[in-house]
Amino acid sequence: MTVRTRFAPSPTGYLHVGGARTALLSWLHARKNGGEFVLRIEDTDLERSSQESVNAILEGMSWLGLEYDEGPFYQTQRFDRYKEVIQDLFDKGKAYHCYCTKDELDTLRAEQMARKEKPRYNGLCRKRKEPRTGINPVIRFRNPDDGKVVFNDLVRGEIAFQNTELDDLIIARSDGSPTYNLTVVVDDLDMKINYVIRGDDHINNTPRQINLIEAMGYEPPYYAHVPMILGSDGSRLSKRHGAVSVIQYREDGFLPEALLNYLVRLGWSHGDQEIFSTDEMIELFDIKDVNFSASTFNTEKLLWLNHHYIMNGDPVHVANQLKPHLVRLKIDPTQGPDIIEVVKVLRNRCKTLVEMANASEFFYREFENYNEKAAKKNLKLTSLTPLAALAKKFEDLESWEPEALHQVVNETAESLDLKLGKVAQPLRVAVTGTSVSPSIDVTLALLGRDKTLIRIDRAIKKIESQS
RNA sequence: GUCCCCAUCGUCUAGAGGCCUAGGACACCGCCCUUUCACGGCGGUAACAGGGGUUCGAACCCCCUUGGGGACGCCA
Repeated sequence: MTVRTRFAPSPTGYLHVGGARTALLSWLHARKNGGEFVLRIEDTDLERSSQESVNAILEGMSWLGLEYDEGPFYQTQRFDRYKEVIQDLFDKGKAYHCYCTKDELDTLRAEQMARKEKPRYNGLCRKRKEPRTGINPVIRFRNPDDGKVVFNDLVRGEIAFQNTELDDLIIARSDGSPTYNLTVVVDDLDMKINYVIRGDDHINNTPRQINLIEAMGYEPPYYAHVPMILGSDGSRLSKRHGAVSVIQYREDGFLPEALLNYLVRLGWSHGDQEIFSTDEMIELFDIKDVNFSASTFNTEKLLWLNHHYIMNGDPVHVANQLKPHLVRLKIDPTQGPDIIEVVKVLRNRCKTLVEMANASEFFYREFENYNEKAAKKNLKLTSLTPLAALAKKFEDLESWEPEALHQVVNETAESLDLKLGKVAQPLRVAVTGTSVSPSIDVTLALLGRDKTLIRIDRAIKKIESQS
């Protein structure tokens, strides 16, 4: 039978990294087994769902390359189907009207809590014969009273719940709209999802859903509950822990392959291997190898992976990913060297594309100010002689290549009897505005002769003006 | 509170009874390389939550304790 998995987010916000990881594992399981991956938007909560969120989720998935084979399906477009199932359950006596008011339920809950019991509906309306006037009833599923629900979770093994722990859950609200546990079950059945891979916060919903499925006369799918991602303080990862939106990581200069690699290694491993291409993930992944315990999100390691992919990725690809960040800084890439060449000289020293965009700025336009500390240390009277000497040699240097430039710097230091640092550093500050840059020879080679001479001149004038 | 789940360095993890003096990676700290910052190389600090069993032998199996997380909605 074809493996079919799904990702079923509710569009009440951005795609966050926890959701992205669940989606990734579900996607991997489908790809690994030559199956199909379905995207379903669970938008039955009209109040909180928005098209904006749907778009953000689609954008995030597309950026990560988690392409789906079917969907997106929208639950709001399937209300007729849910009503049909609810009616059927009702007709068969497996569901009933409940006229209890919210206030009554609140007091019931409060009483149960006070008695240190687990709050659950007491089934009062199971026996009710007559409707209560003035109240639109909800419909509740008649959960089995005894026995237990056992399922074999693909990552955790056997999990069992006593039916006495469960209560009669609401499957239709008083306005007739269906609720989560019903819609999931109906959709997974209709969409022939046979592997439900989701966060382990859903473990508690599983026995209820299995009971519903059985009441409808079907077999439950396989379940795999994957551990959640925690924030640095050990609680469920959320906004207060920092960036959690997938798109935010794109904005912050991360490569999608880095995020994907980070996410797959959270709770899953293959020996000591740290770096996985998408193809390797698909080849090596097995849902049974996913760990049981929750793991803590660690930005440092993500940064390391991002750096790895920036450093070792195809410079053309990295350059393409860098472009939007240049645009954001209003840098015009036609006003300087080829971006690909800039990537090649900067990739060792940038952990994010944002850093890289910032570091590349001086190639494309005149910097506004010198870094204060750098200028104070390197642009002083004693720097005048070496800078002037360099400018003179650069003017009629035949080859504007790293080797020749390197030689000029060395010779200048030698002839003036200065340490290399006394020559190279002032030069670096003069052309880049800072004391940090790639090797001075490749920097100059990329920058070009004209900009180099103009900037040395500018530095000399600055030194003269302050003395 | 009740139920469910979980438990190896600070973090991600390897480990499926003897291969463990517990391995790797991130981070951190040294040293080397170096005209800056990086990259790279070498080295270091650092963990089986506690207690009982089972066994010739336990990080690994069982039980209890403790700790953490999740669920308990006319949210999903």
